[in-house]
Parts: sequence; C-alpha cells; structure tokens
Amino acid sequence: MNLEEKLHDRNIKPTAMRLLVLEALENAPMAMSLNDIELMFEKADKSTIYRTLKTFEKNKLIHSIEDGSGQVKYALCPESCECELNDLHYHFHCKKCKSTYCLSSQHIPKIELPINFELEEANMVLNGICASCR
Amino acid sequence: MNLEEKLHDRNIKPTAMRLLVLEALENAPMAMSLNDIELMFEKADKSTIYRTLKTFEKNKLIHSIEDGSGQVKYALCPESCECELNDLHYHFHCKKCKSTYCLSSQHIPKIELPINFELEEANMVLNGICASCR
DNA sequence: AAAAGTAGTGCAACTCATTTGCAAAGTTTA
DNA sequence: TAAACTTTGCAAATGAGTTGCACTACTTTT
Repeated sequence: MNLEEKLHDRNIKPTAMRLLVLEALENAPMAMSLNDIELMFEKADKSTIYRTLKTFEKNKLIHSIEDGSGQVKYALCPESCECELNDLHYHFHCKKCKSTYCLSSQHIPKIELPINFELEEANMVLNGICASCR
Repeated sequence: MNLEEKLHDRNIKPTAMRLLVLEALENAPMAMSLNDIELMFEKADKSTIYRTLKTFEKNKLIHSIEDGSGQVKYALCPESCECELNDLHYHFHCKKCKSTYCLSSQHIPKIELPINFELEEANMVLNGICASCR
C-alpha cells in the first residue's frame, strides 16, 4: 500500500503536505514530535503540520505518545489498528537521546481497576537508556 | 510519623511552605498538580511551590505523573519508596473529572525490552472514566 | 465554464504550564 | 555578629500547543 492509498484508507484527502508528513513518519524509526517534523522541511508551517497530525490521529492513522519529554510524539499505527484496547502497547523513551520507540510486539496485560472504573486507552511509557546510547 | 519527621526522613528542611505543601498532598485522595496546590492557598507563590515540589521529588518524597492532562501531577511516595523499578505502579486518569489516582497495589510486570535497553523508571497511565463520573 | 461552497494552508498572535533571574528575607556556620 | 548559604516572592522568559483570519485550492452545483 503506497502513501496515497494509506491516506485514502483512513478517509484523508491526500494533499502534498499530508503525503510529506506521512512519508516522514514512515521513514522514521521512532516516534516524532511536531517539532521534529517541522525541522525536516525547510519551509514548513508549524500549524499546518499540527493540523495534519491532528487529522491523522483523529482518523487513526497515527497515535500519540506523551513520553515526558515535554513534546508529544506521534507514530504510525499498524495497518489494521483501530486504537482499541487490544491495540495498546508500551513505549520506551530514552533519557539520553530522547527517542521514543513503540514496543508494538507486547500488548499491555489486563490491569485490575478499582470497581466501576472504565478503561478506554492508555499511555504507557518506560524510561531508561536505549541500546545506542549505552 | 508526622509531617516534620517525614521531611527530615528525606533530608528536607521543614520550612512553613514545605509543611503546608506536604500536608496538602497527604490529605488529597489523588495526585495534585502545581496549579491545584496553588489554588489551595490564598497567598501562595507559584514558583515557591514549584521548587518545593521539585525538592520533594528529588528527595523521593513524591513522584510525578504525566497523565496527559497538560499538567504534571504529584503524589506522595509510600514511606519506604526509593522510586526503584519495583516501586513502579500504574495510574488512572479520568477523562471527565481529570483526577489521577495511583493504583499502588499493582506493580508493573516485567516487560521485554529490545536487547541492551535499560529500564530505569516508568510513567504508566490508564485513561478512562472513574467510578464517581459514571 | 462560472459561481458558490468547502477544505487546506500560512502567518501571526495567543494561551498556559513550566522554568529562570534576581533581589529580599531567613537560616546556619564560622 | 559577620559571612555564607538557603529559601522565598515577584516578574519575566520559555516553549509547546492552539486558534483566528485571510488567502488559496479544490469540489460541487448551476
């Protein structure tokens, strides 16, 4: 599935900006912040990228992670993702290089909640040092 | 152990402000933000409270939680807490009332990390609706 | 094809939590 | 007590995120 198809698949009209942002997210080995993406383009407007990311998120093309770095990071969802509970996974944030990785292979286990608490989503971030920083 | 002893125990000099902030945290049933605490006192300075919280956190009297609300929340550590891996626990953030609870009874399980990744701490937040908001 | 409507973009400005600089007040140490 | 250090209060800076608005581009209707 190419970039345009991916957007179409999530009901997002493929504008030039959106294709560029999607491409950037595809090529990045880790989650990216609004600022990261802005810096990748010479002449890009922050609010356009911001709105692009919001659109992507709303349509479940990407998910956001609050990794404690002060910047929200975004990463592509797997193709069939509906951002449901069973799509949830852990993230690892490196304190040194500030990179955030999706640990997509491990879903979060069932967690006991107090009575009548209802789980909808989760933001699970592990902090430490990544392999390349050790 | 009274308030002053608790501070002393963590090597924090017991000033008036610190005792007040500690008391506020003790009495709160949930994690509190800088703003929450500021509002509890008529005539309190934000940066003093801010620095107080930072001191508390550095000395492991409290831990901070990024619950995605846009405000960092703080909650008392259990007495023997060293903020080590085995002290880690989940948090629950209610999307409606914005309260954040420590689910202290459940420690996080062992999570498989990529090779050579080193875990130091974690920020685990479950989002949903709490019992009082349903 | 022209007009009207809708969606996307770029710029500037604003919000708001957090953080810092600095001087005054308080505390401890020599 | 004087000097050195710590804490506090005020004001201002920082920086991510967000919004208003005008302009452009695209779509749909006539």
